[in-house]
Amino acid sequence: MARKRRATMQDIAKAAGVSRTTVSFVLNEIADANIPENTRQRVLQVARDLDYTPNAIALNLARGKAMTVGLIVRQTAEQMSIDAFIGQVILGVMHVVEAEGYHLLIHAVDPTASGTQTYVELVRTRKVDGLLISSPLASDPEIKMLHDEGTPIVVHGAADLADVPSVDVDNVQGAYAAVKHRVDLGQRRIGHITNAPFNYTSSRDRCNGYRQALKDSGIAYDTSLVYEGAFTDDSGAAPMRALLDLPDPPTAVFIGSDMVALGAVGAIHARGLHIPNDISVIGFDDLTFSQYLQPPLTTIHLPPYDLGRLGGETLLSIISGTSPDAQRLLLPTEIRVRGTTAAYSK
Amino acid sequence: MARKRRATMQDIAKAAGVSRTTVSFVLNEIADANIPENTRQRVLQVARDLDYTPNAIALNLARGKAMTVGLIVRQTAEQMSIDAFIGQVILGVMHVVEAEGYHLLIHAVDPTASGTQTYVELVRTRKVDGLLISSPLASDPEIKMLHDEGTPIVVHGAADLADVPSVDVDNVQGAYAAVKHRVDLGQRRIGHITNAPFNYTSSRDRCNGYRQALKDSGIAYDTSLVYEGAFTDDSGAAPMRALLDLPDPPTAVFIGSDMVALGAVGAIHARGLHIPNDISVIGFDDLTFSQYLQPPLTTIHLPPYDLGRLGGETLLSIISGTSPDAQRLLLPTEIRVRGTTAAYSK
DNA sequence: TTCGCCAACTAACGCGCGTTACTAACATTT
DNA sequence: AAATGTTAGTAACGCGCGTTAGTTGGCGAA
Repeated sequence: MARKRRATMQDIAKAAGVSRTTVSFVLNEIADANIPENTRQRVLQVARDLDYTPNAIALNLARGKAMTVGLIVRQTAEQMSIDAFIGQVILGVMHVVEAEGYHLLIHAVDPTASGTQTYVELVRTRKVDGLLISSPLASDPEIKMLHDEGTPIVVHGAADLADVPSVDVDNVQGAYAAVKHRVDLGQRRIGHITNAPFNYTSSRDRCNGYRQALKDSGIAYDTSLVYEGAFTDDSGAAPMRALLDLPDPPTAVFIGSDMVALGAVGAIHARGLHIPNDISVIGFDDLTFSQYLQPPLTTIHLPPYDLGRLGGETLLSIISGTSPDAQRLLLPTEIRVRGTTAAYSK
Repeated sequence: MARKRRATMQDIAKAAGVSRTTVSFVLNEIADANIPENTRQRVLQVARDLDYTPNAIALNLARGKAMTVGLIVRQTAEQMSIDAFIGQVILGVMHVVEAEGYHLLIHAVDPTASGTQTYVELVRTRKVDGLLISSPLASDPEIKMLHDEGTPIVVHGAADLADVPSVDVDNVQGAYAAVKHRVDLGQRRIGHITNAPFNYTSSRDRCNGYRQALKDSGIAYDTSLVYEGAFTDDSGAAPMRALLDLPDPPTAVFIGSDMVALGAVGAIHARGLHIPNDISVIGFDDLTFSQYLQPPLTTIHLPPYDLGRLGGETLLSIISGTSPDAQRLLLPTEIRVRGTTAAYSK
C-alpha cells in the first residue's frame, strides 16, 4: 500500500545495461542517434517491464515549459454557480488544450480583492505557460503588464486593452439585436438591467449595444431606465421593481443575462403583471432553462463552448510562437424569439 | 516584448556576493543556518531588486511534490453545461486547495471512452499529487487500482469501492424524503425518471431511495414506472411521455434531476395536463431556476460547494498523511416543497 | 600500414532548487 | 598552549530528464 517508487530512466539504463543517454534516445525516438534495432528493442522491453512513465515535472524543468495553461475565472461563489455556461467554456478550453498535450489549471480570483492579482504568481513561478482570462474587468492593469512582459495571454472580452489578444462574443451586436427587435414592433420605452457591474466589459458592451439601438431608432437614452444587475437571479428583482415603480414604466426590458432575468420576471409576476401583455422581457445568454419558463424567455443565444475552444486555440498559437492572424475574435450571437416578447399591441 | 529571463537563485548569489546555498537558506528562512542579519538583508534586497520569484517546477522537482491536485469530471459537453453546480463544486475544491498552497488541475474524461482512463497518466507522470473524482461510475477499475497503489484519491460517491474515501450527498435519503413526501399525502402510484444511466452511483442511489420509500409504505416496486434519464433536459421528455401513455399513468413523478425535470415538465404541459392537479412533480438538486418555474418545482436541495470543499479537505489530509477519521462522508439533503406538489385531492 | 570514417555508444553539463556535508576562521574553555 | 566550540559560510549531491560533445572500436581506402 505504500507509495511505490516509480522507475526512472536510470533504472531502465541499469537493467538494460546501457547508459541513461541511450535510454533517452530510444524513448524519444531521436532520429540521428544510431541505435541498432536490438538495443532499441531491449530498452523498450525493459521500459515496459518496469512500467516506466516519464516524470512530467522533471521533463518540464528540462524543457523549460510547464505544458499547462491557466484559466482564470473572476467570480465569487454565487456567480460561479450562476454562470451556467462556465462549464461549457471550461470544456471547450480543455478539449483543444489537451489535444496538444497541455493541461488546464483553473484559478478563481476574488473580484473584490485588491492589490496584485494572485494569477500573476502563476506565470511568475512558471507554473503555467499562458493565461486565458475569463470575464475581465474593463481595465485590469495586471493583464496589460503581463502581456507587455511577453506572457502569452488571451482574454474573453477586453475593450480597453487594444493590443491584448481577445476572443469574445459580439455583445454589442447581440444587445443591439435584442433592443431593435422591440423597437421594430413599435415599442419606444425600453428599460435595461445589466448582467454585471459596469466595470465588467460584457456589461458595458451590452449596454452600448442597447444605447446604439436606441440611438439608431431616434430614441433618447434615459438613465432612469437603466439599472445594474450583478450576476445572480436575486440581483434582478430590485431593479425591476424600481422600473415598475416609475411614473411612466417601460413597456419592455432588456436584461443582460437570463439569470438576472429570473429575478426580474419573478418581480413582475409578484406585481400581478402579465408578460408579455403588460411588459415584454428579453434576456441574454440563452441558458438551458430559458425556453422552459412561462412564458418562454426571448433571449440572445451565444456559443460558450466555442468561446472556450477558440480562446484555447488562440492561446496555444501564441505560446507556440505562431501568432494568430486575427488578434481579436468576435463570435456572432443570435436572437431566440419566444413568448416573453409577443407582438406589441398597446 | 521578448520574454524576459527571470532571475534565479544563482543570479542573486552572484549579485550579493554569496553562494547559492546561502541564498536558499535566507529565502527559506532556515533557522539553524547562522546567517548574520546584514548578510540576510543584503540577500533579501538583491532578491527584491531582481524581482525574484522561485521557479515552481524546479521546486516541485526538488521536493518531489507537484503541489497540484486533479479534479476529474466525467462528462460530455452536454452534461457539463447542464450540471449547473459543477461550478460550485470546482469553487469549493479550489478554495480549500489553494489555501494550502496547492493548485487545481481540471481534467474531463469522455464517459464513453474505453480502455485505461486518461487520468491515470496524471498521477503516473506525477503531474498531480492526488485525485478528486467527480461523478464516478459505479464500478471503475482504475479508481480501485490507483487507490491500491497508494495514490491519494477521493471520490464523490462510490458505493462499490468500500475502502476508497468518499464524500457524497446522501442521495438515498434525499430520494427517500422526496417519495415519502408524496406517499404521506396519499399518492401510491409514483413514477421515477433517473438523473443518469444506472451505472452512475448517484443514479442508483437515488433509485434505491425511491424503492425504499415505496417498500416502507407497502407499495410494490413496479419497473414499468421507472425510466432512465441522462443528464440533459431533453432526456426527460420521452420517458415522461411514456409514463403518461401508460393505461394507468402515475399521479406523481420523482425525477432524479431538476435539469431532466425540465424536459419532463415540458412534456406534461405539451399534453395539456396541469401540474399539480393532474400530476405532481418532484426534482432533485434544487438548481437556481427551479423556484422560478411555473409552478415552482418541488425538489431536493443539496450543498454543491460543501461537496467540493469537503472533498478537497479530505484529499489534502490524505496527501499530508494525516488520514481522516471519517473515510466516508455523507452530506444531508433537504426537501424544498413548492408548487409542483400541491396537496393530493383525487 | 596508416589514416580517416562511421556505427554505437557514453560522459558531462544544464534546468532551478533543497539539503547535507564539510571547511576555514575565530572565540572560548581547560 | 592545546582542545573545543561557534560562526559564517560553501562545495557537492540529488531530483529526473534533455542534449551536446565527445569517445571507442572496427573497417575500408590510400
